[in-house]
Amino acid sequence: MAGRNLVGPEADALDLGAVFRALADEHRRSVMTELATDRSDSERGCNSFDLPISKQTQTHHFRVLREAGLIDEIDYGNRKGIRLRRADIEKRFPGLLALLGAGPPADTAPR
Amino acid sequence: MAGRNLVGPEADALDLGAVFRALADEHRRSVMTELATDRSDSERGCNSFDLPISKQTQTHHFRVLREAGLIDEIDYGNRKGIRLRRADIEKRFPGLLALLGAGPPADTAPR
DNA sequence: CTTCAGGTACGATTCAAGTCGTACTTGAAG
DNA sequence: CTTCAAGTACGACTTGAATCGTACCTGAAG
Repeated sequence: MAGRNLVGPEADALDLGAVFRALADEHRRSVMTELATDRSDSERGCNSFDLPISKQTQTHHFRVLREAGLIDEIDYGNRKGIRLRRADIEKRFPGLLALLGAGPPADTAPR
Repeated sequence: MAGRNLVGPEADALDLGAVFRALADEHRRSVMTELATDRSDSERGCNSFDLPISKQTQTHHFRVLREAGLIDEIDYGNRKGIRLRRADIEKRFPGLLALLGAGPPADTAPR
C-alpha cells in the first residue's frame, strides 16, 4: 500500500553521459518533456503517457530514466507511480529541463 | 588555401534528439567540453584533441558533431579545422554548453 | 615529378540498445 | 477463492552505432 521507492543514483552522482543517453531516445524524451512541462510535479501513473510501444518496452524505458537519476519510480505492486526529480536535476544540471521545452526544429523552415 | 566549409543544419533546424545523441558518446562529449570551455572559440585542428581512437573513427565522430549542428568543419584538403557553433547553439538551446562544464559526478567514484 | 602526413570512403566486425513474445508476480475487485 | 489488469523477468530478435583495416585522395615539401 505504502509504495516502495525504487532506488536511483544520489543527486550529486548524476552522470551527464547517462543523462544524455537517456534523453537520446525519442520515447524517453517525450516522457521527460511532459514531466518537465508540468510544473505541479505530481506523481503520475506510468500509463498516462500514451506511448506507442508495448508495456515491456515501457518498463525498460522507465528503468533507464530512473537509473539515470531523472525520475523516481514508486512501486505499488500492480501499478507504478512516476515522479520527476526536478530539484535534483536542477541542482546538478541547471537549465537542462528547460531545454526539453525547446521543442522540435522550426517547421517548414524558410531555407 | 581558402578552406571549404562543410555544411551542417541551419541554426533554427537544430534537432534536440540529434544533439543528445551526439553528446551521448564519451569521445564526442569530451571534444565538445573542450570547445565549450575555451571561450576564445578559435579554430582548432582536429588532431588537437588527443583522442584515443583511430583517425577513421575520429572522422566519424566529427561528422556526427557537424551533422548535429554543433561544430563547423573547414576542409583544407589534407587537414581540417574545427570550430564550435556557439552562437547558434546558445540561440536554439540556451544553457546547453554550460552543462558540459558540470563535469563528472562529485566524488572520485565513477558509478 | 615523388614522398609523406592528414583525412576520407567503403566495408566488415563487434557490441549495445530498442523491441516484443512468453511466462510469472502482484494487488484489487468480484 | 477466482478473475483481471498492471507490471516485471527473461530471452530472442533486430537495428544502429562505434571501431578499425584497407585503399584512395589531397596538398605541401623536397
